Amino acid sequence: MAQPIFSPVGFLRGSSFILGGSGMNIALEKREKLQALINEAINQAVAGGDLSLAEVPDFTLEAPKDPNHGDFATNIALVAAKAARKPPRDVAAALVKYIPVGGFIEKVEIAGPGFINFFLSHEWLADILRSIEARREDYGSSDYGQGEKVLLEFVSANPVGPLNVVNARAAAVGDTLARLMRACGYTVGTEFYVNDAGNQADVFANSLVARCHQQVDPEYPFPEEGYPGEYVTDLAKRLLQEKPDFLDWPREEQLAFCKRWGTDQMVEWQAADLRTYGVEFDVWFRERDLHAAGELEKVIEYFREKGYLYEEEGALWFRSTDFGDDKDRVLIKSDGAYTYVTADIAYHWDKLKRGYTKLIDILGPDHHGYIGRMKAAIQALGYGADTLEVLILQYVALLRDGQQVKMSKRAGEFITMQDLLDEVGTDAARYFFLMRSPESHLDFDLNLAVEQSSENPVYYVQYAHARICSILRQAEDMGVVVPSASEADLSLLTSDFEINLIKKLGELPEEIILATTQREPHRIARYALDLASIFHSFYTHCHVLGEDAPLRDARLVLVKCVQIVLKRSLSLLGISAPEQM
RNA sequence: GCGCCUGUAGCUCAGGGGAUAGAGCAUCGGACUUCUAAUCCGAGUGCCGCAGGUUCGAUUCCUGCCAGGCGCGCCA
Repeated sequence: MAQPIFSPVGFLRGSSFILGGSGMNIALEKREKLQALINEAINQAVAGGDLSLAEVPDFTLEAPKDPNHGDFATNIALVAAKAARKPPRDVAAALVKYIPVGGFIEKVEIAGPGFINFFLSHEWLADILRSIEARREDYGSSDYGQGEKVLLEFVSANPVGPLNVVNARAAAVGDTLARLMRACGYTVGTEFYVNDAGNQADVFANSLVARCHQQVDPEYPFPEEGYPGEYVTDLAKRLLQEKPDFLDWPREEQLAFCKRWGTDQMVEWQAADLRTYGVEFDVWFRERDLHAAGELEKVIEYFREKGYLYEEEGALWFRSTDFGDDKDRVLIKSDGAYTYVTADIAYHWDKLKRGYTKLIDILGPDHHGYIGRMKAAIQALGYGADTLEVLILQYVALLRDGQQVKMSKRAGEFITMQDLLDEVGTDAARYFFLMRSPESHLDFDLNLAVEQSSENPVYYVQYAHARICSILRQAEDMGVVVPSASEADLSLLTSDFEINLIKKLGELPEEIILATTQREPHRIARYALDLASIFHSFYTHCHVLGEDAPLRDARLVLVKCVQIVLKRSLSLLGISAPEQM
């Protein structure tokens, strides 16, 4: 008979990192132990002749939705039934026979079609609280990423105007993803790529020059495709104050100055807006620096050596179809100018040369055609296609009074990121952008976001935190000290309200890893909401202060842990955790 | 035509190869001499877009179709 092949379970395949020390990560640690017990049971069942199994199929071991189904459940018997030529429940019985009850396992059950449900002893709940107390604001962090160097590029709006609401969504998602990845032990760089060398920058410079002239000559022609926004005129006025003789300059100098100075002003403006939004970039990368350093030429040179280029109709083409793109791309136009693709290739090459092993670009929905060409370029540069990962966000529709807010650039009806923040505030804006999965279209209800009531999820979560702070303040006033987890008798926490709360606290580490690896920051928003909900329920039904000292102390420990975890969750989302509301 | 995203309760959305499909809002009814009622408790709601396929099992995976949104430049 073939030896059973042990198969680790679930998304954390072979994840021995979890056991990096005692109290590191309780829920995951318990699961690993259970997994080992199951594997051992399979071994013994096979050896004892209770089970005939050539190979162990992949199975799951997870916390069931329904608490009646225990703390963990596995489907091993269902998936192995066919190979074992036995009904699932019989397979389960053969395995359960070899699973020792005792220690942290209180009870093992066979249920439903053949699930094996594990009920853990109360001690493991206490372990969760002890773990939170030990790790404090670091609870939930891991070394899952093992120092892998990741570069996250997001927003990267053109430096020709204010940021819009999709930029705001990208900023929230990118920033939170960066926080999550850091929590998972990745080395993360965040970058905003500034397109300050392309056509749009020229058009912008033209617009700015025209507005300057219009200050003294209202008849001065404004470029047809120019940027009509009021901010360009404001900028022109400021420019004339700084450079009173500007209008006398040769036109070439005016344009060159406006392109540089004007885009610099826009970058500063965008950066300031993002800062109030809680988003700071490690690097603002200038496209013009690539041009100045001759990096685009180096791309051309390298591709030419490799034979990836050809000329047609006066333009220089990159044969990107050799690397899976759906059409070839022009790198140098027939007028001799580089396309944006060339600069983007140079930029991504630069990232790679800086030692990043994973490049993640978060882009708007209008850029999905970009994926194929950049993956082609990455491969042409000698890296694997998977080195680059592109996240495409979907559109944001703003709703006011149930109606979609119409936006038109031409008509000047345009809600900027800053307008949005002025209206709803940073916390609400970030939460609303982070509560949906990134690839979903998002309806942003402006009325709801400003509402300071129970209907607004962000206040709901923050209120839970504020309530805890209030309890702790009053405890302090009463001279009651929150004991350490080892001092309190945690076995007194026996109600469903308390147990549900502790179990939820135990889920954070796994949620962080899932949110990170799946690139789904909205999982944390949901987690925070769930935790707050369970806490509010606990709060209503279980008093803390005023109970007998032993129970009061145990609950103080619990409440303190909830505070830590709520604050951590909010902080990952970039949302404040107020102590009073 | 090709590509991307979406289709789950009246609305906005989670979830997801398995054990009765979830939450908030809206609707209705309860709970403040007690740590903040921005809270809690209770009540109803579903051909999980349609049709095939894979599977012991599909709302989940695959294919096709339908519907909505968006993209397919020598613009960025």
